[in-house]
Amino acid sequence: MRKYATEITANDDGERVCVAGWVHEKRDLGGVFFLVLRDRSGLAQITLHKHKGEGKAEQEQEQEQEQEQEQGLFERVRKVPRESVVAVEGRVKSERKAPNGYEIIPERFEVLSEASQVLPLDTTGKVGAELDTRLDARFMDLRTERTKEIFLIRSLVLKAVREFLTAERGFVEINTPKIVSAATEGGTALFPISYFEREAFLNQSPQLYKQILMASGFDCVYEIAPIFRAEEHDTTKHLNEATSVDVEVAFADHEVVMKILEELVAAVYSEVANYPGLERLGVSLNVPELPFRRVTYDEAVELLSEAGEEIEWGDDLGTSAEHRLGEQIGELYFVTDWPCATKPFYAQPAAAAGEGERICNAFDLMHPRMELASGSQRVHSYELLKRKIEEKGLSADDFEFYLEPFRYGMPPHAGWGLGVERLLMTMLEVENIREVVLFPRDRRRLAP
RNA sequence: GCCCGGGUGGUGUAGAGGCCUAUCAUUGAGCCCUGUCGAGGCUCGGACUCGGGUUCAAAUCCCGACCUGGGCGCCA
Repeated sequence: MRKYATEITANDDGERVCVAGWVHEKRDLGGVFFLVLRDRSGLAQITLHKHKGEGKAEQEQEQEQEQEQEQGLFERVRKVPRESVVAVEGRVKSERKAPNGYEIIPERFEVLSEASQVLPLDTTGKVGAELDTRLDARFMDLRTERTKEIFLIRSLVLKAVREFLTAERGFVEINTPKIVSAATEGGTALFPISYFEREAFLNQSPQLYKQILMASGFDCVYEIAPIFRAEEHDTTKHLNEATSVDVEVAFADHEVVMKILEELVAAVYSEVANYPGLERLGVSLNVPELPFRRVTYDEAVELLSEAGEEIEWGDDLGTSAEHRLGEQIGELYFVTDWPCATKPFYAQPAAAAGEGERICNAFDLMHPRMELASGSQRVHSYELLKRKIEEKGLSADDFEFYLEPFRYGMPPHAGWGLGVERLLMTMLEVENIREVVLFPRDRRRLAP
């Protein structure tokens, strides 16, 4: 029965165990040889002793044979290339000098898959490698402790999101199409694809579909799925394929969904903060306090002006403005009450404004380093929505499939989209977004 | 898309006209060593992205291509 390295302890002294994994390191001291085996859980030391074969004449035949076998084992273990996959069966020996307080004295040693040499990168962390080299050999990069932990935490984050939304809040998890017809929210560039005799596109966000589902009576829906952007941006915080947590809630306004968002983020933070592997990344995580600070767009413009960064009212906040604000605020915060012009057609204009449609009920969730999420209360009036689509220079005809549900009973609703990679990278203090995606897709990279 | 950097053994680097049949570490092959945990010691192998040009002489300077790091724009 195979056991994981960390399942075995010094208390298992004398037990017969089987472990399997990769040859992490070898240390040859001549008479004694250590093989460090790595599996999903951690490391286990396999120890072999070389017997000085000065076969005494009196020694029994059997004993000599046994020794010969052991010598063969010693040589086979000594010769196995690093990062080969091996299975080891042997006896546990309690040993204070060994890393986990125990070592395994092998009786059977099987090479399941021999690794070629020289390795494309070092898995022990002695010699670093550039991100590009690591991504080219991602399979091996994932064997390093740091990279492995990042993706275990990514899995933990997704689990925490699902638990929060499904178990605690009763959300319905949905799946919407990633292959779509031309009509989208506009703005970003799309990837065209060939769809039989027609042209189609990869979806930039589930926005329109999750809104359509507001007409279903499901009330609260969410989707965790890839989004595609054909922008030729080439930065440490952009990808052409990213993962978004998208939420939409019926009978709710922007205030309601902002509360859900901040509570979700805090829940994810506390889940990750309790994860033991976090220490191995050298990150200490502070769970943010609720509620997050709210800064109106007007206040943000003023704060920026005080900091010497002049922003024209109505402009979006650029990268340097984002950084400047982040420095001043220093924690997670919302920017609210955005000018309508900076937001998509589906953002609900603020009702009480009395100045036409100047401000909308939209918000961005900001980390001091970058934007994490954006959302709004949505327009649910068919007439207004149609008008706003046209005002953005888009054709209402292209949006027929989207507009129809608004004519047959559409509740007021609100929602947001949260970038999973950005949440992760800011939480884990990772510099490059590519580090938190197994196989990132960017301007240049299409493989692996 | 714009603006700056950079491409040297498998990996990470030093070298900035001649000192370079190119430094160091790690890895690989081999040898010595009975308690390592970044083991240690010795021997050996392995590289200047490609194509043009300047020069007596180019890893080093110039041009182009390709690849790549960062900042900004756009965006989540």
